[in-house]
Amino acid sequence: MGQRVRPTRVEDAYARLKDEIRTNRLPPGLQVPEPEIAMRLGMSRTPVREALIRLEAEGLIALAPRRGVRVLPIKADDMREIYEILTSLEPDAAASLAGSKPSSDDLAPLEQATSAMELALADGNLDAWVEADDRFHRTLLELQGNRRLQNFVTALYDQAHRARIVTMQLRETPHKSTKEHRAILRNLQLGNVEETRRIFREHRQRAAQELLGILDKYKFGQL
Amino acid sequence: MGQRVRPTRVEDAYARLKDEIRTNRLPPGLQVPEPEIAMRLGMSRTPVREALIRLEAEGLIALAPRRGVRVLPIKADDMREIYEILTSLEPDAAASLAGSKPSSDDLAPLEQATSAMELALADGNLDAWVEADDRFHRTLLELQGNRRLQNFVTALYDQAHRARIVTMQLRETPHKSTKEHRAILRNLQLGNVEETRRIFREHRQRAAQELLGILDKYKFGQL
DNA sequence: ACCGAAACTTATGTATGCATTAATAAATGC
DNA sequence: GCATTTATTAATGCATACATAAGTTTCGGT
Repeated sequence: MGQRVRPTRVEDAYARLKDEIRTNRLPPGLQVPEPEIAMRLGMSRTPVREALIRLEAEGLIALAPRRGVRVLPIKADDMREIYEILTSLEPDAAASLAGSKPSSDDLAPLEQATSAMELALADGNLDAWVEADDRFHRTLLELQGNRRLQNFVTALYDQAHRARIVTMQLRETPHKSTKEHRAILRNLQLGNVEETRRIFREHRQRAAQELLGILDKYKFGQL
Repeated sequence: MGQRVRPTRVEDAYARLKDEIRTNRLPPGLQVPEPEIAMRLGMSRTPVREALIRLEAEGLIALAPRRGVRVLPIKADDMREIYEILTSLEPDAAASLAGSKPSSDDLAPLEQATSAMELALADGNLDAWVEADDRFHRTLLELQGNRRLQNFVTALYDQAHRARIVTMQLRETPHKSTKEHRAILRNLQLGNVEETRRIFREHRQRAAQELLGILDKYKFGQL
């Protein structure tokens, strides 16, 4: 089955850099020359470059000629853009999934993710909560089936991830979000198209407002 | 102003290849090894490779290890995905633009594109019509302002472009589409948010049905 | 003729080299 | 001491080289 091919250096570089960026280990705004990255990853510039091009296409870095790779800062405006798109896409995706009358088995991974969110919330484990939340959204897209949609929205999640980490500690515990997830799941099970769309839309709008509120309040204007 | 920098070979390769793909001069399904492309473009493999990575990220080609670059075939399912997303995104984008109460000056380029469509239709010039239609949609996104949205939707247009060219000759003259554009423009001018969204959604849904109908009918299953 | 194995060819992944040119540091004039 | 100009350093864009491994052909055995 899985064409088990030896992972290439490009893939390795890509995965490692992406992870380091997502988790803010490579902090927003940082500028590093290619050779330094190559050295750090223990490979030549060639595969690093190819990985960087991919990361640029995904909106995680900017390749600034002569001044190296710049890890993109987290700007409120960017988050506005991202959430505007998510508010457009996700509710429709969820509605379309609801319309396809998914079985309980199909929805099982969503059920799991939702339970994990509730559990994490009860435990006060914010990291676990974020992970489960992320998983819920990604799984939903997988189930919906539109690959392009999935890839794009996933890229947006990745872009927003860093901001979410930073703001997570500054916001109130996400009771409401968790309940909304449960409500979305319930409506998916019932195949309730319009209600699913409505709740999801609300969910996203609220999330956006909350995130942006914090970014503005704490002046994360450019970091 | 425009930091007129000498265009790099990567950019050149990217632009040329993209154009050749968009216009079906590099036909869907074609497989070419990298060295051949490099030779044809008169440069080494390095810049070609970087361009290819970008094109892959945009969903125009697939890099199949050992068997070269494959120009992606035009599949009905892909078009379904693309139009599903466009149906989600564009109406909201248009609505958002309407809500921003754009001035007549702002909308001038849309007015031009619409007129060009009407003119092209009267002249029976389908190529010009497609060009103007494309311009309308791209301009609308520019005016709306969300860069990520713009880039993504633009990539989708590019992916769909080839199928549109092929099917253009097989469909009836696009009177209805042209009128819808005029109607959208009118509602944008009036700042009528909901009506703009509604018409645009209808516009996209109809366009999708038409395209898919032709693809199915003429069995463009995989080409 | 047909199947399989060995030899050969070619594409890819990656490293390395190098000219160009931007960024930075040093040096000069005011 | 400050603003320029010149020298130095270093990053990038690209070409080239090469080992590896996938395809392809040739060849031999049946």
